[in-house]
Amino acid sequence: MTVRTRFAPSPTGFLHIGGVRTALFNWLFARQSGGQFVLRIDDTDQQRNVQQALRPILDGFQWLGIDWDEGPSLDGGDSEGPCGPYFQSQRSAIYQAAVERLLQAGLAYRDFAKPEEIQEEREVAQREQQPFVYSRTWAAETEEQAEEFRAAGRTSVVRLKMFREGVCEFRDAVRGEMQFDWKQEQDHVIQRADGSVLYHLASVVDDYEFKITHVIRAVEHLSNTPRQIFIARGLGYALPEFAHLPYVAEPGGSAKLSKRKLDKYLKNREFKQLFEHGDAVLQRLGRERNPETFNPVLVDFYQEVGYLPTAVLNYLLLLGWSLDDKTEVFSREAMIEAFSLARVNKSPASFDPQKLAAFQDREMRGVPAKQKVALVLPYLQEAGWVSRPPPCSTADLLSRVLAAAGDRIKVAGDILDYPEFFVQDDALCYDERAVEKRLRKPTEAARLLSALEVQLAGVEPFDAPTLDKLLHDFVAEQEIKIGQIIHALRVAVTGKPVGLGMFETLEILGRDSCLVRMQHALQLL
RNA sequence: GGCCCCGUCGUCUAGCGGUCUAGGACUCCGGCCUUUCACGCCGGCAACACGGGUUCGAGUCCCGUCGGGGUCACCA
Repeated sequence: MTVRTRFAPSPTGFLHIGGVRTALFNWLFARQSGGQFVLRIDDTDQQRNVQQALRPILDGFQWLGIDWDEGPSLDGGDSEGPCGPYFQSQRSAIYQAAVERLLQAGLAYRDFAKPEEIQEEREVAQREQQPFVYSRTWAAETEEQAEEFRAAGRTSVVRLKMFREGVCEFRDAVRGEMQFDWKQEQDHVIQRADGSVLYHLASVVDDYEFKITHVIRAVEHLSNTPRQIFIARGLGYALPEFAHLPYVAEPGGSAKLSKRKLDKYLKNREFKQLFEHGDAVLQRLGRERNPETFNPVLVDFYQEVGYLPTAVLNYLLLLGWSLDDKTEVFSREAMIEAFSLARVNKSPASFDPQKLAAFQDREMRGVPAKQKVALVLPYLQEAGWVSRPPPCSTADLLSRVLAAAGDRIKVAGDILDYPEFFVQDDALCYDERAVEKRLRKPTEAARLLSALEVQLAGVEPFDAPTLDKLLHDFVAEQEIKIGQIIHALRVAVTGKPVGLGMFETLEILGRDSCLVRMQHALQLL
């Protein structure tokens, strides 16, 4: 039997980081055993814009390299695969048949209660501190009864006729043997009066129809499992294996990570740093921040500011799973090879922005120079610092800047921290505080800069080693400390107090730019 | 509140009765390197929630307490 797993996003427009982790585990498990990973769209409750709401989710998966064998097409349109359609909204006939069978088997009944009647019973139970058990007062046992209710103007939903004694036992690949009392289960509604069907029914039917062998999902579904087993058994289905993953917890806390609590997380120092780093990239781009999606709880965030998908994946992999006591770097292939459900943790893991950053750092260091150029280019273009298509000089300039930058570029968008290499000399911005501190305040700065300028004009070749030597000779000659000239020089040619290595910077800018900029800086004084 | 789950450094984790005076990683704190920044290098702080058992021996097994969380829809 070939392994088949699934991820069933509901088209909300958001791809939650916890959801990605669930999808990742499903994907890994399928890939590892040469099975299939299916994407099914849970849109039983959605009405409009499914395609549009699906787009960011599919985009996210594509960006991360989590590919699906069956499911909607890349643009969120019609589904592809032998078990389709993969949109639940298009599968009503199949669900209807399942509901009929449950009804016929006496495992479900038509209930003609009004919502407020149910509500009342529920409140009574609550007041008496008892679990709510529906009286089945309005349950139609026969067609005659149903007619009576209908004649009285009532409409019906279909409810499961749950067992009221005994236990439901099943094995969970992460948690071991599970037991739930049937009597805790309510007579869940599986079909509404309008004929639309509810999640649990659809989910169980589809898992069967899609031949899903392993249901790997968030632990929130653990307590839903008995009712799903009830449905599956009632329909004569063989049960899939279950694996309930712990949820991803909020930074520094133990509650479930939620995209709606951004304001709260922003009070966490590390999380705030993560957010502001991304925000800085956006500001440099001049791009409007979409408050709905620009949120580190959603993958859009990482894609937008230039994280590496492999870093995000590797970090997520280790959130609730580990191979051993030391291995933590996994390539895509290595994670597929190493993953196992048995080593998934039972307890929730909290989202740690700093650890994510560490993975991103490490991953970024491993990116080959050429690829890094490609990573960074779109940001420069969007900022308007490089034209489209890029002039042929760009690749060379970029690889030199990138080489000099080393690991200062943490995410692709960080390239925007170095406008000095991309703007025209006369368009360079000077940091006012830096000018004050390094040029105006030290009385000798202007004199030293002028003297150095003369030497720079004549030095050959204009490259980092030569400039390094020149500057050190200059320092000896002037009997100053190197700090007295180098900071002033940096501000003069880059406009900023911090930057890449001084000599590499000079070399990349080239003699002409350096001299023009020094001139300009001297005029500021 | 009912039911269920979880509980090792701040965080992610290793640990499946003795090799644990508890290991690794991130963070943090010192120091080195250094023209800034970012790296790098060296060193350091830091945990078995608590209480009872079982056992020659418990982080590891059992029970209880406490703590945290999930779930209780005509949402998914």
